[in-house]
Amino acid sequence: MLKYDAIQLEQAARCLRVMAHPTRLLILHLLGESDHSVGELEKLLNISQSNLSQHLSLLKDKNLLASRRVGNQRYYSLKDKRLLGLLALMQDLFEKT
Amino acid sequence: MLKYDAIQLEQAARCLRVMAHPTRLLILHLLGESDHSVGELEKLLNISQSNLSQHLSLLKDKNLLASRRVGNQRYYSLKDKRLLGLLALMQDLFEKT
DNA sequence: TAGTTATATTATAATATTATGATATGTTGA
DNA sequence: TCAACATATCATAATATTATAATATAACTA
Repeated sequence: MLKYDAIQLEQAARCLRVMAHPTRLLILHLLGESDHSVGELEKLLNISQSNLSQHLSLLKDKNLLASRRVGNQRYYSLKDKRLLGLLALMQDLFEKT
Repeated sequence: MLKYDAIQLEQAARCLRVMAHPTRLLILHLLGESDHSVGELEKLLNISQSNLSQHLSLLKDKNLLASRRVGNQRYYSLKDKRLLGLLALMQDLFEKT
């Protein structure tokens, strides 16, 4: 009856929910510029290591981030650069909301 | 120190959080096709009137929707059609997440 | 191997979001 | 004015999200 698929809507909603946090948005923006290790992000964001790690794993779970180990550290990056288009459009749309 | 503005990030996050619900995403998609009254949406979505009204007012609060009264009914519409671009990009990005 | 650094996980209290049911408001038409 | 309809608001219980503190894991270095 309806041409929209409930499963897809829920999937999209879950992804959005994960993006819908100021810290996580900032993480995405920062990783849009260049990859960063957890420690680097910790300094840039000024939040606790534990909290950062949780934010990162939420983003990773939704496949928005990739990560690679480099020695002692773990570097995160955007999984799909098209996300930058989404972020830009959002900034545009939501700036004076 | 950081080139991103915390206020703007929070604003964007709040808007996203409001979009980040399957019912509200569907409302946005439906209103992207044509304006609808609350009653029409209620039938399309098959949720309670009260719940629908709350979803609508969340979207309206974030300025994503406009509404007009027509006699007995209230019609809702997308405030800014550029939102459709956002929805399309999201579908694209999040489909197999 | 022991100590140190980097990151992840777990438990939890505080807070926010959701859907429901009940009630209120506003509009139309008799 | 009254009844019926359309929509909004309110209170609330259930659930989800958040940040913190404590602990665990994993990789390097001496």
